[in-house]
Amino acid sequence: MEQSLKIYNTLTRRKETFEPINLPHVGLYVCGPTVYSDVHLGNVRSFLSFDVVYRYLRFLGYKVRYVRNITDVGHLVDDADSGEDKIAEKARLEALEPMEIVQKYTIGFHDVMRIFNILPPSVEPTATGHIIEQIEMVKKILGKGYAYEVNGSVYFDVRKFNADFPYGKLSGRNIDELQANTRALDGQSEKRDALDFAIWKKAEPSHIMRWPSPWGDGFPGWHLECSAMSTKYLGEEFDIHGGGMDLKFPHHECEIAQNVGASGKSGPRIWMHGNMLTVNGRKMSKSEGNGFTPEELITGNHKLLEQGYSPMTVRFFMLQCHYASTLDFSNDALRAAEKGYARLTEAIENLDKAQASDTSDIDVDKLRQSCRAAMDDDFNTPVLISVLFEAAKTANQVQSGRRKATEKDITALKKIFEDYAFEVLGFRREESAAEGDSSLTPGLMDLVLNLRKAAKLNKDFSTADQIRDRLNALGIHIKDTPEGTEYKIN
RNA sequence: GGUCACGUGGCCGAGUGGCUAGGCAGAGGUCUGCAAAACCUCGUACAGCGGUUCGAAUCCGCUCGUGACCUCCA
Repeated sequence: MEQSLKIYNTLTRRKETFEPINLPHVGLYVCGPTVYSDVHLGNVRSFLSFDVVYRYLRFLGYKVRYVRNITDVGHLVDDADSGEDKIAEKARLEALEPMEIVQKYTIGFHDVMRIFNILPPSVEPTATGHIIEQIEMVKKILGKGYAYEVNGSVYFDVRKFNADFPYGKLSGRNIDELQANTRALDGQSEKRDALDFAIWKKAEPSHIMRWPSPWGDGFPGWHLECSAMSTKYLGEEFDIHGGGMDLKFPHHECEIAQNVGASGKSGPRIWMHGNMLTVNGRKMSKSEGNGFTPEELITGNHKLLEQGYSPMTVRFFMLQCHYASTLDFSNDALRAAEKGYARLTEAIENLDKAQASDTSDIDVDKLRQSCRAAMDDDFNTPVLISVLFEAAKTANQVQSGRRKATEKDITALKKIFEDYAFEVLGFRREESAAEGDSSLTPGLMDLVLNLRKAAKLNKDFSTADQIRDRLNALGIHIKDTPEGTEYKIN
């Protein structure tokens, strides 16, 4: 398989030609959600970005094992000494078992993924399901001397590690700068050094989520699960690790340290970081409280939203921006995306009505190559979309008879949309209200449109226009074409 | 304060040394009873100031502005 896929590697800060370690297999790990609250749109963007990565790798013919974890042990709320984690806290607030919280939000997360047509990963491991693997990893790191135990907790020894391997490579930091900028922790830390981080944490008696370990009852540290689970399912060395930009430091940096500390191997060759979704220029985040849930976006039921937008409109909107750039959320941009997406899908539908000719004056191969080139260039979805618009224009020209295409070319053009719009970009034909709503609809529409046709033949245009306007008000748009009147129900 | 990004036409957003992405909005036109849709034509934009170069939105420097990370976060 000869490929020319280039991926921007955050670790080397360069675009690199993608060469899988074990052709035709590709290992892809992406940091998943922490399931203690509803996912918001910013989270969706990240998973969407890697959904397209996954889809394209598969499209290229790779056998991809895509691992995306569920973090169901909450990260600590305050600092390492508080002993309270978010899932435990939420459980207390809602008077539920921690696993009830986890269950509830995991289901919610999966629903959201489905709504946006984000494919499920090949493996979706949970942190609580891999306590043993995490304990084993802690043991290994201890065995190598890169961690120490204090009072039932185990901390990663960053300075010791840094003496042997560079710490901070991914995020471009060096530990002296970090040291200088570490704020003073409240209370006395057990850590020997402020830079150290917990890989196993002792559970206070009140802590609900706890497991026995060689160091007493406790729970795994913040960053350990990804190291343990990526190693388990993808090996000590694998191809790609993805996640949001905000995880680069400290989370991913710690992951690398843990991997190297345990096995001597650093894990992924390529790090990919998706950028943030912003609202009025500010990062959408849980703590800022400026997030939208997918429901709010779809229904438009939010004070910052002027209307609702369909999931595929949102998908299109997000993919019109490169994954590594910040994307600012605005009503104007969403509305523009809605129209653009409608134009694209209509062109695709219109292609079914195109008449084939004996000759062709369209260049389908070139379009296809442009699609490929766009995606090969670090998954450049905005450029791919621009090519799809060219293809849409071509389709419309053929459909309207302005340009000619053979049956073969029409089929090839359809295939481009099939492959790139649906398979790679993951758009999904949205079920129109026409189907399923009522089996009476076609008959009724036939009746109404025939009445209008009769009115038109009688030059009774006011009646004809009234019918059109009234239908419009009901959300039914009609369009007179040489072949007759078409209708579309929103 | 440290580290790192970014600043593109009315809006969103690609590009990153010469070959003027794309979408939305806007103007004119073709078609149509009128619309709608589609198609055709139209915008010479790259924060500011210097520098390098035959040539810079693209490289370098400075200034201004915005943001992210440094603490849980996709």
